[in-house]
Amino acid sequence: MSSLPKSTRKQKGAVSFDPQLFLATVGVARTITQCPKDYKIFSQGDPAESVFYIQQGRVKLKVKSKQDKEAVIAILGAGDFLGEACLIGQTVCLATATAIAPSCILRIEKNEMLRVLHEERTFSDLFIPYVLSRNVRAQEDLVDQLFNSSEQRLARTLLLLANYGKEGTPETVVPEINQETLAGMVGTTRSRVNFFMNKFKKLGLIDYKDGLRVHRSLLNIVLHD
Amino acid sequence: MSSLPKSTRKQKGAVSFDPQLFLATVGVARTITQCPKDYKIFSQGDPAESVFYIQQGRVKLKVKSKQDKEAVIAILGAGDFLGEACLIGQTVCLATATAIAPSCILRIEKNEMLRVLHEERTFSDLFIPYVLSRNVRAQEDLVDQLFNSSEQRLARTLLLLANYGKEGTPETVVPEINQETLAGMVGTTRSRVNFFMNKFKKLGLIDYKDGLRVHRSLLNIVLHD
DNA sequence: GGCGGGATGTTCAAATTTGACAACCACTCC
DNA sequence: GGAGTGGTTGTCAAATTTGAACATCCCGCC
Repeated sequence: MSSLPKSTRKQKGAVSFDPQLFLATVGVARTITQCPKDYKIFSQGDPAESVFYIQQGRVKLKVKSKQDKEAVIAILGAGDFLGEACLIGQTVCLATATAIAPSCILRIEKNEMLRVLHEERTFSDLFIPYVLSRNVRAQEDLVDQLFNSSEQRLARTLLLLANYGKEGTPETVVPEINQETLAGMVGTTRSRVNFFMNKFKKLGLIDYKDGLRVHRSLLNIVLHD
Repeated sequence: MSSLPKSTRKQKGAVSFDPQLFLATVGVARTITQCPKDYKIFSQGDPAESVFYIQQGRVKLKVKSKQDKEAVIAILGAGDFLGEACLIGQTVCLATATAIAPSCILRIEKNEMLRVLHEERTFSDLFIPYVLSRNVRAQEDLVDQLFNSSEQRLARTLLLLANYGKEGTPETVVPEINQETLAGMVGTTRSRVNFFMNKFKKLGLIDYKDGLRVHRSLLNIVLHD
């Protein structure tokens, strides 16, 4: 029930608009930033004054705890918003947003965003479903965390990273990523990730023929009752 | 950073409208249900065709896993919506909603809700911040789960159940609840809950003078670095 | 070649979960 | 009253997972 294989974090189809056309159709004042991999969009603790929109690329949302533990709470892509919480009075950023691929990010001032949401129905009609879909994603993530083992979550994460089951031919290549980061995404320790990666390799569920590749049989781990 | 003491699940102040007045001000067709404790509003797996609004009372959102593990993913109260996911094409309910106190629940048909969101700006202007605040809550819950120990989460849950720090005199009475349910809310096992409850009792952080009462010193557990 | 420095493999004690079972209570039925 | 029943709480051992080391490998660079 939880974490179905197709209900990826990207929620294919849940939001039905073309992200690329989205902002172009309405009069929204925005600043465009073309940024490289590893560019930091905002940091946890920064004053929160703008909403960001990913027109192109991929962004990692990371949270650091008081004890300096780190967790990656989301990987967002084209069509996603960042930092919407400032719209409801959140004054500091709760996470750090870093581009993990060359990206094109639009920045929209909080007040401009509020104005457009209020005035442009075409905009709010698209924004509401978007935010609702983020909600569903978040709930799925929580349920995933509560119910599934770290082994299952790792398998799911690898499949998601490989865009497995996206439209077109299913990808199998996982973008370069280290075990430390994987552990942060899965919500477990690096040594556990290491253990399972070796296990998956032995079982032939993943291999390293030029880069990390996952096999569809990894789904069996995710789905394991 | 995560799970600050004041940032309760109720997000005091994040949504700035009077829930009671909210729906009365706009022309929304709705069905009103006055229901007792333990009334089931919808069940996981049911077709999702309506949005619900809690005008009065308290509702528990519970998810059951394939292995029949259960988790309480939210306790919602007056002013909260339920089942909004149907608005973005979710066709089945992902959770079970049960009143845990006598409640007054409004039901709004999916299409009516979509119509009103589209046509009534006063409505969507209030709904957007609401959904955003739910998002923040969900993110906090995930981070709480990732970073905090089950002991801290139990302490936090007890304080939340007691409405600790709500406007007016801080309550200290926890509504009747068994350890099993607590375990589901905290995301741990009943035996762990049992262990910590006994520990808290020994430490004088809680007591059982007519019903379960929490002391403000429980906060020290939550805040413990 | 040799020297960092990051990433990966490995280990182990401590903490946590899992899955029992026994004790206890409240309530009912005989 | 007393036996039976169902639900809750106290307790425990085994299995799993975490946290925190340490050893090793790999690769670019001087």
